[in-house]
Amino acid sequence: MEAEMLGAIFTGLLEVKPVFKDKEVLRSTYTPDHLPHREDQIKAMAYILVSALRGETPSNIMIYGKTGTGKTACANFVGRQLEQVAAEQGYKCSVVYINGGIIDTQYRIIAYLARLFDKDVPMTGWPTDQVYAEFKATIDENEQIIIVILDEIDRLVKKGDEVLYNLLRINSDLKRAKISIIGISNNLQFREFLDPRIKSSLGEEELLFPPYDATQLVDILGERAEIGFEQGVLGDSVIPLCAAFAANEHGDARRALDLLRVAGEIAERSGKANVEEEHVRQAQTKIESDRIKEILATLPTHSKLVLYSVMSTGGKPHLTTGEVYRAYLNCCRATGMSPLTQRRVTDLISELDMLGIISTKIVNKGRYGRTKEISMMVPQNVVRSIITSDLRLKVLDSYTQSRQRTLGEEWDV
DNA sequence: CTTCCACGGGAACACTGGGGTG
DNA sequence: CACCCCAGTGTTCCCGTGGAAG
Repeated sequence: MEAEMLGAIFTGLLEVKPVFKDKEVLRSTYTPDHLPHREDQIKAMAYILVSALRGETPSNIMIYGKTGTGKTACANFVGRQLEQVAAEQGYKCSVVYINGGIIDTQYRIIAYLARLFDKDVPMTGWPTDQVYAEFKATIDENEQIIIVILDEIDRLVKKGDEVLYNLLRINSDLKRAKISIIGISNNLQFREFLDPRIKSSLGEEELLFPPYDATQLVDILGERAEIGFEQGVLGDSVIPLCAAFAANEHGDARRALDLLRVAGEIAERSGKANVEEEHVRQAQTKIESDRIKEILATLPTHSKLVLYSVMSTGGKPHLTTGEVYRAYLNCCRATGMSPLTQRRVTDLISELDMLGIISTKIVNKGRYGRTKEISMMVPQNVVRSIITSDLRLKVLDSYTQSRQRTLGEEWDV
């Protein structure tokens, strides 16, 4: 009896006609077998990389383009094909993908590479030179070509371009193996920051991935929807609307896919058999608010405190750093945390700005110095609820309330 | 021309989690 | 075991700099 009832909650759900056939295809991490509107770039890459199939080292490639323009997908796609053909022809050629946003230090990259070629290297502890030496020795045992795809290379370089420099000149130390690099950058001004030596060698070949326009996005979504959704569940205007939203934001295919997938999820959860325009609109707001909640929840404690301080000063639109810092000191006292220096807090403020949670503008107020004007970019209630759900910061809740009671009294520093 | 506030670069330091060596 | 080396991260300390109000 009870088991039946328990079963019933699932059978009830199973009776709802599924919306998705294969949700994986609708994720932006999935590499499809066909990439519409990127034929030119793929051909260009193939043309450069084909020398690997003749046993020569291909030129290094730099790929530029904003997020969601298919850079990663194309590079992986071409890489996979190259590996396959090389294997058929009896060449040893491996394509390695590294995301510079995740593996982001010199040591970790080389250690990761070494481990891929079955060389045991500890996570930490060794001098970097030693890891280099071991890695070089290992790969040089075989005649082979290694192509390293370095995604988000701009993030990597921010922490020092030594890695790139070392990787680029590694070939001169190698007898049998050769390494060639495909760098992928979201930032079009990336090359300006580079050391000229690196620039010339890394940018032997450059490819530009322009943003997709709305009609191209429709094609992309169409192909994926074909595999990802059950037949006939998508309303006619769903795909064009997703495409239009994403096209408005620099033609981001990742965004378009997210919209489509989340719209599907929303429809499914509300028990609808079809996905309609309204679900896309809901998806649009859901994605944005999820993103912000996620960012807020994972903020380090002191960043949360700084953000709270910005908010607690009463939503004045043009706060200065000094005011925020004073409020921050009070918050620290209320929570019993030891405060950071103002220097550090300005950095935290800049980080919050970068994340789009607050917006800042540097202004010169003449006689009254130079500062940042700071204002909130997200609703206060969201911030308050998430920040006070952090155990260590719970006291702030009652703190602001008591502060409001005594509003008007000066805050002592 | 001076003055003011904080920006933001850079060096130095502390600390962590992991080596290897005697 | 003790001891020192290494990379990496977060922080503090120091300081030159900007530019309009006064």
